[in-house]
Amino acid sequence: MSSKITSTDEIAELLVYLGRAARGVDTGSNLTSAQWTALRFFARANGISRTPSAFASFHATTRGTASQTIKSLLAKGYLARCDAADDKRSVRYDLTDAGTQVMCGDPLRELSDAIHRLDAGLKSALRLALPALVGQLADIRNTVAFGTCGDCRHFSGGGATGYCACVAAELAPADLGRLCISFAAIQDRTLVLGGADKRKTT
Amino acid sequence: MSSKITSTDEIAELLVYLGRAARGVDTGSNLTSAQWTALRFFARANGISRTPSAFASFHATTRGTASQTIKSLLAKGYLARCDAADDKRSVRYDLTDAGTQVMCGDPLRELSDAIHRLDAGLKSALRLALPALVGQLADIRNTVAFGTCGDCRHFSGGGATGYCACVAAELAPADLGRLCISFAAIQDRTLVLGGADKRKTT
DNA sequence: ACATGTAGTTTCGTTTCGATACTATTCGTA
DNA sequence: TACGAATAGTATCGAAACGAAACTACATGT
Repeated sequence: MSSKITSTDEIAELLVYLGRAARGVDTGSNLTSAQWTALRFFARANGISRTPSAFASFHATTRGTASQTIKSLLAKGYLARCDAADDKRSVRYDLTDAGTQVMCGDPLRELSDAIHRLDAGLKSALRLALPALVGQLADIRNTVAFGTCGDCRHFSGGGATGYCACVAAELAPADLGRLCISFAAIQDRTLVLGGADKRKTT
Repeated sequence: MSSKITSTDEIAELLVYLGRAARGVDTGSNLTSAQWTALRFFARANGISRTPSAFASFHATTRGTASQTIKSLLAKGYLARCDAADDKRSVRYDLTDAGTQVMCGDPLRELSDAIHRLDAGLKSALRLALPALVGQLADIRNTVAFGTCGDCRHFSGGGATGYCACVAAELAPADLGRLCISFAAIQDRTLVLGGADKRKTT
């Protein structure tokens, strides 16, 4: 066999490395890595996605584990149960005020700062490449992907608001950046930068 | 406070999501996620970096935990102890033939495949942006970064081989893609599309 | 030469996690 | 309509991962 290390493999490794390094250091809030991920998810997911099952799918774990993590956040008073669906099996969890408060200390802030310091071209390239990658991975695995409404195939409209073909409703500006469980990736994106239009054909 | 979700935050979340999703499913090899990360590290790190301490630093964990993970891989016969340094405290671990063999079933292959399917422009953008991001993050935290010799500030030379100012030696072509604990990131990279990757020369 | 620092390992208690089983509700279909 | 299958949520249990601390051996530096 060949032990050749390709450029593709290097990228994959860097992604794993960054994902792990991004956990950062919790300064005082006393939340574990899994709890931060859950709190972040419920802070950023839209209404129909703030359920234990959706979080389990997002976090690539089982519903049982997801339920446990949520329970611990309930006990800390950062999440609140909020039954408000037609499906009586389903439960929705929302952030409490305390939960919103504690999100200010999100250790992921360090990674955000690092991204912020990047050259603008690199940053917008990431903004295109990562959602596309999520879509490709979901495609290979035949699973659902996660992404924000603004990146979704169901979305149309260019201004501050837009239309979601999935929920069949106009989206508020705030929802454009929210995670949705019904997300469908746009597969054929190419890198197009600002003015200079260097488009890859093929 | 503001709960505004910026584009930067979205990128950070996608990185965490991909890092977690990349673990994939282990098909038969019976290695845990931590064990795969360790085996991958020792497969891809250069000679001076294949130590427990270097792996602990890479994996953002303690030396104790790293030692445990390595021990489990020793027991499975995938790593071999290989004392061959001037520093008698230091220990080097190399992959055995069985270890090299089992790497063929690396669950990270799925993510590599997904990257491979990306538009070429997006892919080369990732190839530039991710090392730069690793450098920025290490800079913010005042810690050492990890990267491959080909991306390193100590590296010079353009052809198939090159010179490493850190080890003060010529590098074999195979080493260009290897992880090094003495890695120093190039901070001021910008995105240049078109031909081959362009390197900023200070 | 002696204090200080580093590399590696072990032990211990806590936390995380996946597998499994269980209840309640919804869906599909005959 | 009735009933089996699927789905949402939860609880329990054992295995693994993890961090903290303590310890040995070696290196460094003043």
